[in-house]
Amino acid sequence: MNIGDVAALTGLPAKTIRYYEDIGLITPQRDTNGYRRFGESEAHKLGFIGRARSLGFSIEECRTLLALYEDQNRASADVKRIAQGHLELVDAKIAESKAMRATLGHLIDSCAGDHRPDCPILEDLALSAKEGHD
Amino acid sequence: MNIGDVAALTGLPAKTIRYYEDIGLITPQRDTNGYRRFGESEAHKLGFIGRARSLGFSIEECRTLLALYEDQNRASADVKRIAQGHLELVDAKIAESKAMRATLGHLIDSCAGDHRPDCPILEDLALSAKEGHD
DNA sequence: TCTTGACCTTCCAGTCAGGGGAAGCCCTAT
DNA sequence: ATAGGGCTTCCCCTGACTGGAAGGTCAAGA
Repeated sequence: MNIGDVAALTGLPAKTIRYYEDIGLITPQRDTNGYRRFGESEAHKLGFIGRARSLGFSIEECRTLLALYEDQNRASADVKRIAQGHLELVDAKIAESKAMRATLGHLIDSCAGDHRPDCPILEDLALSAKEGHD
Repeated sequence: MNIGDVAALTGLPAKTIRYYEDIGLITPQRDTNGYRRFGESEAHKLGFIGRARSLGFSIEECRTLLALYEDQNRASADVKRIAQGHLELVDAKIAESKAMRATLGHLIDSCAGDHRPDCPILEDLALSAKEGHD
């Protein structure tokens, strides 16, 4: 398989796959013409990485997860710990986003959105940090 | 006010303030010794930017919001449109994060987290995309 | 056989929003 | 006079790619 085939197979852009080779996540063979040659195993790894990335794991977490995946002597506790650490991060981000969303929602509701210049959104940004919202 | 004072006042790191000058968000005066000199107006702008950033607005959105803030002939509709666009983005991110969170939560729950190698998390990453989760 | 076009290669630069740190000036207190 | 802290510019680093240029390779069609 050439890079285009494995890109189509995994849904990852060819550029991304080259990048993953660059940083040592994968090490595809090379044909005599210099083209990367991907076998089952490399394609499988790329799928693994793609799915881990889509769950929000960082590249370094993906690297660790991949190593654990290939380590027959792993302890599932190690995998679980990584996943839990990531989960906490996701939860923190959700909480932060929700707080922003709430403030934004209130501000938007309070803004007339017409041709006049008066705007509670700008007023809040301008002199905030005194009275609490909500 | 020197940069350190306005940094303490606004809570923004001095590096960030210099960066904001670099990209033209603010244009502080200079003392004869080359130090940046911040007046009321610049400090106020920095507070504005800091609060807008904390609501997740991008730098470019901050630039536009700041311009609207200083335009006495603005229409609040313009402000509202920007805020609504940003709100949609935040909502999309929350939705995506929640989906990741749900999958992660299920996977973590199903993993024993002990010394044995068997791990549903790795199994899912390895051969996912066939059976639906949940 | 030649050419066209799709595919592949490397390398360089840019994204976003700053952060780290070096080298060197300035100001104040002791 | 000297020590320290603050200020300046400058350049590189981050994560995870993405875009584009310049050029090699391959299969199909005229």
